[in-house]
Amino acid sequence: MQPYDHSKIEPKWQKKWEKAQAGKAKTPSQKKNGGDEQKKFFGLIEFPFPSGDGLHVGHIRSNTAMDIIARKRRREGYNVLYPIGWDAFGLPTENYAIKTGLHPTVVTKRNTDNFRRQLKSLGFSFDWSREVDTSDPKYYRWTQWIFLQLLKKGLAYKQKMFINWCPKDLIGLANEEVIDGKCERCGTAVEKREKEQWMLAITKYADRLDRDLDDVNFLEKIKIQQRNWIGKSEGAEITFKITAGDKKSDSNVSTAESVTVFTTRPDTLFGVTYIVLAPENKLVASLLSHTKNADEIKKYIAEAKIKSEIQRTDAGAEKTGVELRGITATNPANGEQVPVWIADYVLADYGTGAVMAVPAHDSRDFAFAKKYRLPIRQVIAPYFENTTDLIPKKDLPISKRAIVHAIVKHPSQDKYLFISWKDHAWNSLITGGIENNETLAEAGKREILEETGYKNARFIDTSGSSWEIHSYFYAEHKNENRYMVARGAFFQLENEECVEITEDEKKKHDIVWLDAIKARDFLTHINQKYIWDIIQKESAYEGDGKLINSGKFTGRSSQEILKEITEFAGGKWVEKFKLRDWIFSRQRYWGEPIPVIHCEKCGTVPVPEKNLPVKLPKVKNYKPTENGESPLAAITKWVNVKCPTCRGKARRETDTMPNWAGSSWYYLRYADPKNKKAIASPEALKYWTPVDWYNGGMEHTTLHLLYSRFWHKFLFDIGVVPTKEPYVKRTSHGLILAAGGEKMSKSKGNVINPDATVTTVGADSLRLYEMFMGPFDQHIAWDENGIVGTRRFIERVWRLQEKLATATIIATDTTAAGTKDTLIHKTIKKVSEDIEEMRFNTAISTMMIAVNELEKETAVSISHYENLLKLLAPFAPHVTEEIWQTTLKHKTSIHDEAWPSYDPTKIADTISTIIVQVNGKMRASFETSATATENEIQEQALKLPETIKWIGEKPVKKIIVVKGKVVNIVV
RNA sequence: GCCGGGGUGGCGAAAUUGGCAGACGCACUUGCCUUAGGAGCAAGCGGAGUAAUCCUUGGAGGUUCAAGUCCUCUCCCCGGCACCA
Repeated sequence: MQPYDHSKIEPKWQKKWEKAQAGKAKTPSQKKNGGDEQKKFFGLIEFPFPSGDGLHVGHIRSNTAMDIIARKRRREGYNVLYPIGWDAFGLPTENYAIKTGLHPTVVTKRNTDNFRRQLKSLGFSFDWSREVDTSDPKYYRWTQWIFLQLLKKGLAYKQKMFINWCPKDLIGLANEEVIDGKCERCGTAVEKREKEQWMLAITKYADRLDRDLDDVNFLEKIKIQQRNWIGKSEGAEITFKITAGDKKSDSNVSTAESVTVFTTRPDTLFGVTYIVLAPENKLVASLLSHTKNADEIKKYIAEAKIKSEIQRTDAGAEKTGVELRGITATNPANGEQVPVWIADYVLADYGTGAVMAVPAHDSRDFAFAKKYRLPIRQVIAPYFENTTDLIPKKDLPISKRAIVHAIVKHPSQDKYLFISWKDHAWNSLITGGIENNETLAEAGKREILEETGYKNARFIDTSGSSWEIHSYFYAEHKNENRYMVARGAFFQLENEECVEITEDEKKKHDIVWLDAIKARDFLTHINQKYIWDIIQKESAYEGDGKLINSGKFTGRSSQEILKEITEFAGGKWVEKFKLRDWIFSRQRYWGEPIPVIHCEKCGTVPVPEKNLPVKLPKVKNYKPTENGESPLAAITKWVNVKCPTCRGKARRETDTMPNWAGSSWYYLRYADPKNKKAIASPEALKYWTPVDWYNGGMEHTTLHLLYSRFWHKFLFDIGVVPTKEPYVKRTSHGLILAAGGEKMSKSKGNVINPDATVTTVGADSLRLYEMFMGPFDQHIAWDENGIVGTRRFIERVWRLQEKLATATIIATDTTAAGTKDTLIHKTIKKVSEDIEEMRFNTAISTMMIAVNELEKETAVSISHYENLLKLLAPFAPHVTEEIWQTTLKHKTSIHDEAWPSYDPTKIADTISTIIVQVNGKMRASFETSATATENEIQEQALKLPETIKWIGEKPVKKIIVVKGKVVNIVV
């Protein structure tokens, strides 16, 4: 037998597979004449950006994962589409072109060639006949076409607005591309610049993008992150009429103006003490003439404009604002006149750009009101504050084992003690804490608590001295599903029962009985957060409760009257989203030209579809300009065109699309990549879409993944695609970090070059290692040493061939098969299941165990070995193929073999190992028939010498027998 | 602050969902084989202890015959969002 030599095996099979077009998906029509269409599987990975750095080991991780799934699906009889392409437009290529003077097309060609070579060296089963390239005019023709459709439907529009401007990259950024006020790519602080920009109205799809997440099989964390980003919230729009002081008569006159606010808490309407507008709110200009301090207001607005995005949005920064003196707003609920302010803590582009301020119940309003000494009026009372109607009755059987928690306040300092204890809690509390007039003595001395019968006492703060019981406590009934919370003082207890409280006492005591397990949350959240807050009276109460000081709504519950109070105030119930429209233009060269023409007479005219693509012209200088114009603007020959409508003088749009454009629909092109008449034929789209399984990075959740869902929905609406969602299932992989746990980056010099690894240990070992190194969805640091483990594993699989010694195979086959059948069938089951759950690491360890077991045999059954190879083939396609065809002399590829199935009867153990525990500790084990009854197991367990030893003289109280698993003897 | 995900040997990690904690792999130790070993084989490998035995899944408490797993509190790490009314 030859030693395992990956450098011969891998290129050999790669060539053969390429010749045979092994990964090529069958076109659906080929199968149609036979009757039913073959079931299909469309597996997708995020197509790479062909950077000059070459393939990253992270690409290999996600590509291998989907390669394994694709290979398994093929062998399960699916017609599989596992395509690859290039997300070729983008800044890095352009920057490289600027530096070197090479045309981006040349750079892209070179980089994609390198990527292609690298991907092929890893044996991925891509369908290479369907490569797409977003920078290819034949491709971006359709990107531009989609843009024109968006334009036609009014979803693409131009708007003058403040955009995020990166002064280093000289480019406008979408909100999604700004991280912590900095440019996503270069980390430079982003500035605001007013510019006319192309926008895409993704907000028109906000509701559907949110709602339809219900129908897709995305990882929950992906859904949550998208939902957070879309930021749907329901609330009320309420209009306040504006009244201005008459400058001549000093009396108030109503104006035609009014301000509409958005609030999720209309229940606090009676607590409004002022109104705040965003400085950018258009209403401010028209109100200015009514104000007495117009200059001051203008100054404030000017200052707010200058402030950077970071300063503006820093929640920790002190809030500032200016009152619009001379005008007031009328609260529609109670007719009250409240002052109107402008302040930059109110965002112009969320809700209505105006809020009603309720300082008692909103922490931001609270901070602002404190600073400017605006009134604070409480209108919500926590439920238990005024519930004297709920008091314990005499017959309530409070168990003496009730668990009691209490908050204890220091008499003079702002310090609190939290105690909890059980057993005689009520009695102890009264006698120990009150009747003896013990003030729980010195804080920090838990001995005292224990002496007086308090157990499990615990201090939150152990400094200070002389604590006393303040008031709040909570009791959990031991036997019944009842809980009690009390505030104010302690009520009297005799013989561990509640005694009715007198009317006088009622006023001192706020007690509520809760009949649900939620009482526990009540303690943890209300007791700790609320009580802490309220006792100190230093912040707003943002929870629910009963309304007070609220006219006819007083006494009602805050959650139940939201809509009622909205209606009462003449408001309407609406939905709002945090999502903003997508800033779609970039002032750079290397992107799709936006296909519109600006005519002096006709305005903005779309380029006729027959004239697509609008090709990128050749330029000498790709450099972006300081004035924020695209380098394309300098090419007068290209820019100056005739208007397609009136043939008059016109100019081309010189902005280009962001690189998210081409990637928003590339998966559709895979269905029919060469189509010249449409993005893809309806038949191809009907057969292949939606994508069945899409794996990618979490970092694309709010960018690429959301954008492409938006475009897909739009294409669905105009009848181009047959489904409303592009992806059935979305999973994500964890990043591969450098050895120290840092991100791999060229500047740090810690990038792993996969070429070197493929050369030294081979693609199969690298693939296996990347799948074995840890859970697929978790980030993991690269460990050079780890690869030797998977390399050794492959070598062990290789050496197992020796145990198939030709003459003995037949003779030993049946006997060998008998002993290892269970092992192999269990392995088949586990590996099959693990692949589906992307638990590749445990799938591999299962195969390792199988190999370890087979190595112990003197002769290995061929069928067992073949099954093992079949399971391993998707992970290590080269070595398994080599053994399969060369050693085992099969004429066809192992990758065309049916996926092995397991026999459930062979998995069932005939013998089970029973663990014997004494008092919950493992003391012995024995083997018995899997069908043994509980009595038999118990009998056998009690006979064991170890068991006898550990039971000793002690009487056996109880024996628990779990069939096939455990016996626990309680003594 | 809010929303996610984590915390288990020297390291990467397993744990059939409440039933032998540490599978599998790396590193390490000892031995065999070898001219040699960054090869292979055999044995060992959480901590303490000569041992019997005891301790051990970030920490504290609880439920249970039995807890890494369930409940409560708490600390730390990573990711996302963040003045969104």
